Amino acid sequence: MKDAYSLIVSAIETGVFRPGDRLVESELAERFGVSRTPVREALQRLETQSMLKRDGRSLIIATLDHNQLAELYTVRAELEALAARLAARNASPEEIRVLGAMVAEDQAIVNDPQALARANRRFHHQVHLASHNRYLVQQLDLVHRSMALMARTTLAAKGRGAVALEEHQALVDAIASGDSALAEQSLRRHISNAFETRLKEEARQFGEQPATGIDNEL
Amino acid sequence: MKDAYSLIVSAIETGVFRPGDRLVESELAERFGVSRTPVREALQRLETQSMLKRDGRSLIIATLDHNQLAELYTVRAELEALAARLAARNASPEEIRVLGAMVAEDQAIVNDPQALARANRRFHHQVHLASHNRYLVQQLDLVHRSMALMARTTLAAKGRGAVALEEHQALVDAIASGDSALAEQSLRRHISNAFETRLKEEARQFGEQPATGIDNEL
DNA sequence: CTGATGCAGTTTGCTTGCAATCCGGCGGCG
DNA sequence: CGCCGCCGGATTGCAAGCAAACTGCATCAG
Repeated sequence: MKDAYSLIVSAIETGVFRPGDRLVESELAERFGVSRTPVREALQRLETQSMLKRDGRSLIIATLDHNQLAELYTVRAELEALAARLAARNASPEEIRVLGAMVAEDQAIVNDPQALARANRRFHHQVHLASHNRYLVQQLDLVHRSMALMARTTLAAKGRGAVALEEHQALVDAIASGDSALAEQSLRRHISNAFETRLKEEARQFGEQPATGIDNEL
Repeated sequence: MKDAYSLIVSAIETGVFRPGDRLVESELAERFGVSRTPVREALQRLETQSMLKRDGRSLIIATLDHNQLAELYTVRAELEALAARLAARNASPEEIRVLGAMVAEDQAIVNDPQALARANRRFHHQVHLASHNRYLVQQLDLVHRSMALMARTTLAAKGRGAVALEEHQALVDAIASGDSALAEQSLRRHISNAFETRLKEEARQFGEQPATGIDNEL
């Protein structure tokens, strides 16, 4: 049995709880078979990571409107760019080989968006680690946790998976060559494309979603 | 009476608890006149902000060694630079006037390092807000909280206060003129000087500190 | 004399129960 | 007819107590 924190996080990540939902301590406690205290602690931790936000006295799952999305991508681009630059300078040969291997392996699952999304998270995390800056790793963790609030992965978009892997490969090559400017440029382009894809997906689905309860209140 | 969280934070910030100290729930509970539950919650929140870290089963106040210091300043420089750039683009005239006023007022306390340190934090926070990016504000909050673990402020160094205010003024001017490149450059120089000052102070005091219990174990 | 083992004290993690607060509906009054 | 205030349920915040885990010490066996 895992702890309340991980249980709640994965419930959010798998979409059991959705942005805007209200989380009631006693409900969660019963659902997970623990008492309210560990649930409370988990909720407060999630609140400080701003996956939850207060609504009056109770907690709801944070929602991302268009502006927040843009702000989040801005911060993410900057931090990831820094990570790429540092990784190009600091990554050890072993780390570089691991990154290369990850890209190669991911070719096999290029048509499974769910698996690819997980692999994608692992890949980026590995890049973060290669920066050898633990604060950067921590901050990027936070950013990615907020990104988990976005329902769909952009990797489900037609053709995006293959392109994303090419971009990953380019990044690994840049890191391997120790060219920090190229690594940064490569990563910025990757993030930028991801954002663009997300905006397109968002636009494509405009109006066709049934009540999600979060952004169609009129 | 404030809540346990703020009480603990200010105890750390004022140096009542020092890096490396072990925090025992029951002690804190008694000291603050509350039960262990709110203390626990506060401690866990501080842990997720990495002001505390686990040492075995219990929590100690996080320490910053030289490497961590460098890593922290690296991340900070990047995020603050982004904030400066965005502030130059997005700050409203009112916000700019407030920033100018803050610098002007701070001239009066240039010789009171404690007050100046507080004013400095307020000033930077105001710059962050002027970026109009709430994720950036949040991330920079985190960075500054980790910086609170450093005992002394660099503003106590001889002459640093006055120079720092000049740098603040330069930043405000750049933001006011809407020149994002200049604002970024100006802020990077400011951070860089602060870091340099800190390293000098650190070097100056090498060997003269009695057992702090954290970095002189032999 | 050294190392292992068990015991006691300390501290954390969790449960349970209680008090305070907030939200919604309902009735009274203007 | 509408607005205000009150009451009941629901939910959070806090407190106290209990069980389990770890630490350090002492004792005993080899």
